[in-house]
Amino acid sequence: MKKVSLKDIAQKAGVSTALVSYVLNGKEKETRVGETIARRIKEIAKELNYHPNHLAKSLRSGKTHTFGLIIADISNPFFANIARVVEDEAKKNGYTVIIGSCDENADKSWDLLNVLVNRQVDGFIIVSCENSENQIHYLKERNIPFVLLDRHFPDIQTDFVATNNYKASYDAGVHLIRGGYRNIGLIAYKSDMYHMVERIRGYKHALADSQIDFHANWLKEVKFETMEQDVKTAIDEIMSADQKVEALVFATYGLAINGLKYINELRLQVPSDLAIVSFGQAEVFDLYYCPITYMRQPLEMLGKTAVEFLLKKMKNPDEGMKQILMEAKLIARDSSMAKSAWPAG
Amino acid sequence: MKKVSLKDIAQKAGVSTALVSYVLNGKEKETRVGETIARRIKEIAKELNYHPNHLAKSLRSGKTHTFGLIIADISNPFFANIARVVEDEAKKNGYTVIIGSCDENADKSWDLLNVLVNRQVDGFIIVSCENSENQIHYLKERNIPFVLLDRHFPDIQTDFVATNNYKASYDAGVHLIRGGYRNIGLIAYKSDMYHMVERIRGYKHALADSQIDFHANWLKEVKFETMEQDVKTAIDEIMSADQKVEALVFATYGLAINGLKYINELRLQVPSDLAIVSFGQAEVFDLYYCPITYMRQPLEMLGKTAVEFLLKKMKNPDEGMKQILMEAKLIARDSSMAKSAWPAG
DNA sequence: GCGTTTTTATTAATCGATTAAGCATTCTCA
DNA sequence: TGAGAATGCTTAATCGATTAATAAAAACGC
Repeated sequence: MKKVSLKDIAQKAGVSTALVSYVLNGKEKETRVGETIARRIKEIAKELNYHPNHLAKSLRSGKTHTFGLIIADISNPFFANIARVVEDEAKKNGYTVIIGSCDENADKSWDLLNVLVNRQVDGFIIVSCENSENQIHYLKERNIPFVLLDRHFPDIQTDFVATNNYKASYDAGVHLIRGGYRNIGLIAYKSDMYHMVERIRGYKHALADSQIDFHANWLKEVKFETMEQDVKTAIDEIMSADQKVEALVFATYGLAINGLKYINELRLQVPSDLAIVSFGQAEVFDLYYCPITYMRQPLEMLGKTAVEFLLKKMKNPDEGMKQILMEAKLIARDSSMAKSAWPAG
Repeated sequence: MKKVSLKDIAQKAGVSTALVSYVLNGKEKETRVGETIARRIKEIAKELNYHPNHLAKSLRSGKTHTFGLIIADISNPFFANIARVVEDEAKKNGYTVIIGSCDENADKSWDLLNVLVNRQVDGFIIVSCENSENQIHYLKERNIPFVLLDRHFPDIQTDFVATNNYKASYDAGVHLIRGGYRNIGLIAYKSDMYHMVERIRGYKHALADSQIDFHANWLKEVKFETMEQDVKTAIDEIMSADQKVEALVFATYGLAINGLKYINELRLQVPSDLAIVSFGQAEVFDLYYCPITYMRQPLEMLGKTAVEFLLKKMKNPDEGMKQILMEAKLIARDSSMAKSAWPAG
């Protein structure tokens, strides 16, 4: 009933634990273990259903073959899916992932980081939240390998894997403009995070490049914590402004969900009353009565590459920084249909 | 840069590691450590930013303060949310959770179980998949504490926390019948799992209790692996049968998503062409043009109770089995609107 | 002052596995 | 035949923390 250890096998075979360890680790050749006894040891191991104690292994080797994945918001299906990709990819490489969500809260993120560091994880993949720069510096100081995913800090030299948010947002804007929309709004988070800044910048540039004057009240920045109410207010304002908006970009999945709910409440028709393009991705976008155009981020590639970078970093910490920006792809659906294609009515 | 251990502190303080251990574990009183040196040790610990090595602690104590959560399908938001609840609740109790998804595959589930057992997790919360009874027996034999969540095996004596699926399904049926629907279909998984069997049983009883003759082609059992295609076929058949169906119950979230997509393709109007009630819960149900009626399971309570049971089990393995069935609540929306309330047209 | 507590701190075994170093044998070949 | 090589296995230190057993020093009693 109690656990079987090397010692138990050694005892039963009448040899030292060293021999058992050598054999079970496939080092019989290098360490010249007798063939007969090697076979016997393997037999006994199987017979006793031996499984090595990873704690002991890890303590000795300093490697846990585990890494931490700290995610800004696991209730966002985009991140949930990324988590899945990361987990699968890690498993393929013999690693276990411990996932934690900090819910966009830097303090929670600190706690998670500490718990995981104390559990001796070998490295981190992190989707950073606002005001968590200190945590990145901490990891750098302690020489703990990590890769930033989806969000990064331009002022800190780190490995990262992210989307080209400027480009994605620019493309979203251009797409709507080409569809004949000119008064275009953007609902984003109020945040200093670079990815959000870039999404706003891309949107503005798209307008500017088409000689559309940007109106300050087309851009609404809402707080994550009070998103539900703020989004309603934002839409109210945006729809009643002097330069009433005819198309709207949601900068994240969460904003889109809340926005679409309210748009339904208001009985606004998409796209005739309001065209929509959103970031994020989820089944909701397919199932909405008017399927939602969205920027598809290369989820699979993002996750896989992050794991790849991390594994490389752990193997060779002194190699140069690996940084990559991937392109998002606009998936055009009815919610942003060109005005010219609108059904009569 | 390298990690700070008890020994480092001991050296700096000029004492043995034992003293340091006592002090940092708050056992200064019982072990009568001198006040002066105790204070000094704490100072040095803080100064060196000491954090204990949990591997070493665990190896010694045999407790990792970690448990495994094996989930049948993490891409199902119902389970994703449960995972979140479990994680939060565990954290409150000082436990870390390692989550794994087996994607309804018993082999994968075995792998996960083994990985986690070898990592010496203290216990398991498991959403079982089909044909994984042997795994449950294995845990029982090895005396590893566990609690089954959401799904259980009536033939195996275990702790479990689940929903009363019979009742939920019965209620769904009755709700539709009261709304004036009589030809009612059910799309479920082809599975021997008890929760699915119960959902089918409840549905049939609801019909029977209202003197509605059950037609075999109202019930479609599809395979998880080929769900997308199977659901389409099922809906085609169900809508063209002799006794064409006018209302449909989806036994899971995944089935609902696929079903609704196809219903959109077919341009069927909900609820006039087809009324809907679904299990599972997600934002999609709110955002659908005709909000979907669903059975709300007590997600929060399920997760919390599972953790509670597990902690109790770990503390006191010999206490009796804890088993609980919780009630789901029908959330009525437009998708199952009573026929009498249909807008004219 | 000498034996007895009380107080305070140390020693060393332990958890389970790894691995460098060392000790016997047996083998090889000049 | 005997020095050196090859073979086969054991010893013991190590990872970092815990803790029972024990020792040393100080305080106390008479």
